Amino acid sequence: MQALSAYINLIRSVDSLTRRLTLFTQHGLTESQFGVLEALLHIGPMCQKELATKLLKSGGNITMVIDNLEKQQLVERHRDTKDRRFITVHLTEKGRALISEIFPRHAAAVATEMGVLSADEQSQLRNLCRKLGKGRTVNS
Amino acid sequence: MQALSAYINLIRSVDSLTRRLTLFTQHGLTESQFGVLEALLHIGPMCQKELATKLLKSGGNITMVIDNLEKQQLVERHRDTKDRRFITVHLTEKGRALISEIFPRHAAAVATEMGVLSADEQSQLRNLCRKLGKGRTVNS
DNA sequence: TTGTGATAATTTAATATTAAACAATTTGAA
DNA sequence: TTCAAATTGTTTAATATTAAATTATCACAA
Repeated sequence: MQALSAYINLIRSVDSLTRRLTLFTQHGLTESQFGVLEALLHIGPMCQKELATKLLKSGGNITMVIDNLEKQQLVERHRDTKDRRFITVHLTEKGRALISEIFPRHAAAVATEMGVLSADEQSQLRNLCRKLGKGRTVNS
Repeated sequence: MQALSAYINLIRSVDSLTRRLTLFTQHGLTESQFGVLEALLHIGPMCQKELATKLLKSGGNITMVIDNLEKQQLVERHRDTKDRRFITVHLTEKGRALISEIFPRHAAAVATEMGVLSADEQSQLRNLCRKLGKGRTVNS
């Protein structure tokens, strides 16, 4: 079946890439921890709920990931003074230094991996994945 | 950066699809458990090492997944009599009945999801992902 | 003002996942 | 034959992940 074959290749390719793109593990970070640090670097301080939404993870999960980043002194929790339900997560100096150094090298590794495709092919892939990710709209 | 954009859309699309394709959860199966049952159905009984290789998981992980499938009486472990290091994992009647019923419906759901792409687009996607998964060959 | 419902974060229980250490078993070479 | 190396599966420790229950806080309507 054609659809199944395309699907399997899609899943496998992401598995393979993920297995090869593990620069952050050499710095003691997990994939989720890397994702949190990267979001904080590029978007700025944010509350845990927002992190969960951006990273497509559950709230309980984010609590644990932040716990572990806090243990390594890479982020800090700041209770919001206006609305005490919110906790804003900040990068520490150490955290900023680390992710600032790692991210560009990670991006370069991604570019290298994607380099087996031409610019045109990369653009095709992006558009196909975009369509696929969006899924069937309610009215269609 | 183009490569990064294509990469992000690739990862996100798989995340989205995975989040939507959760038929097996309604039957008390996790994704890994579903993967094991499907491999046993379509390839036949096999040892744990082989399952780990096929599913791209660690050996320790397979031990636990099989443990949980065994608790539900969906698979059985048979110690190989010739080489006692091997344990062959079999589907039980119950396991075979379950995966035989679920898999076709799962495949149909995959086909529906992939259906936002034309046959041509699906074929393109498969080829792009294949190239990407293979990665840069040693001599090139 | 009070209390009811909504929201943010945490905890809990279960499973997943890996790497590393370990046990059992086999194989092959000295 | 015997012992060292290789292989299979298990265990352990750490982190991840979710769903569901819980806690703390806030907003707003009566």
